[in-house]
Amino acid sequence: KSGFGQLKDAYNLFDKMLRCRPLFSVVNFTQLLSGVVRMKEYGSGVILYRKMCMLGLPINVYGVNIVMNCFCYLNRVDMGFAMLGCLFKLGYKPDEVTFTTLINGLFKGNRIKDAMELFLKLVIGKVCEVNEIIYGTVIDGLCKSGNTSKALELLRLMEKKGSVKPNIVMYNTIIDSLCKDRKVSDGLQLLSEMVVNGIPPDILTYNSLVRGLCSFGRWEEVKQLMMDMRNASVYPVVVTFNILIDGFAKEGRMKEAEDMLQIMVEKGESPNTVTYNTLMDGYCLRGEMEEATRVLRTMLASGCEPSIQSYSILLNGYCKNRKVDDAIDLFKRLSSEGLASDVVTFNIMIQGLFEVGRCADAMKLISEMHAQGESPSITTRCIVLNGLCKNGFVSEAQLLLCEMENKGISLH
RNA sequence: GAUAAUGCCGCGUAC
Repeated sequence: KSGFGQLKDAYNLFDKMLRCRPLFSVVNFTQLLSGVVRMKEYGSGVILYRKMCMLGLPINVYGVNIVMNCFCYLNRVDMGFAMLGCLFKLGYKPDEVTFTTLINGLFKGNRIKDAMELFLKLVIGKVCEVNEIIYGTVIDGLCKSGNTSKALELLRLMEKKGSVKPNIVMYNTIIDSLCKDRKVSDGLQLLSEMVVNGIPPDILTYNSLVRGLCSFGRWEEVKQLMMDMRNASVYPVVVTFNILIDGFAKEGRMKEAEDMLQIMVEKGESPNTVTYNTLMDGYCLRGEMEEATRVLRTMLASGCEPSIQSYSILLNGYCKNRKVDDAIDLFKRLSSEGLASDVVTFNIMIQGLFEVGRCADAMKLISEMHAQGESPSITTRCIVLNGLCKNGFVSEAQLLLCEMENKGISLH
């Protein structure tokens, strides 16, 4: 009904539902689909939808919208738009959810202009209701594509005219983006504005600002903000503590980071995977690998499931502290335990190998990465180019650079 | 009764 532990459970339920007579309703099948998507199994969502189509099961605009969303998260907005055809064939019209999903997909695919065009069409023509979620989606898309000032302009416009007024999500989105753009003071300014406009900040607002202040070492203001939170009866959650722990850890202040963990537990918040990852990274930065592995053991003992990021942090720690062989051991154990490395894991290992001059091994890992279906990122290319150059393979690096230029790959 | 917007951790170069 709500969530599945595993994909298998979802498919088992699907089979059971198929055998049941009378047949389950559209709503039940849509709920199943939604459950799969909630696990972030977007590819499986598409497959499930196709099965449902082939079996002639009932589908309505809810289901199609869900599948569109899957395509968007798979970075296939084009397929999302193709779903419009299916929608019409089924006799439905796209609604505001459909369009929000597509706008979101366009932004995620970095098609900012197309997203804005579609948005303007909705606003001008009476295609569908233009609600606050659509505005919120556009503001988020603008922010996350590096156009925070445009997002702010839109917010200002909404304050002045139009039926949709700025809400807390929009303020939070822009405040977060300002902080990430290193404009923390502008973020704080917007915070006072939202208060004036009668929109009290929530924990997400504070988290963004606390993170911004921490990352610039503005600890006095962090303290002040935490007191403001308390006075506003907004209480820190695990993410807040993780941000504070990370702030200390990045400055190498592990004693204070551990104290913060203690405080967090006393306040009744349980540490999660990110909490442990953050602590591990802090110790790795200080070269204290035995402390880092101690944290990993604590995490395992507490029943917290390490993520691939947990291991990447450790691998990075080993590599940066001249312990590549330990990294290789751990890396091998990962694949034998069936934990899939992602592109960052590979990047860390490739760089580690280049740095100790093991170029052939590094290149081998690149093939392995391809074999596992991971595409190299911009960072991968930089690491390889840099690695080749530093090891005297300048002409090879040039060759690679040419290839990239021919393929139209930019390093920015 | 089912679908859409906001917060935390890992990798590079240069500065």
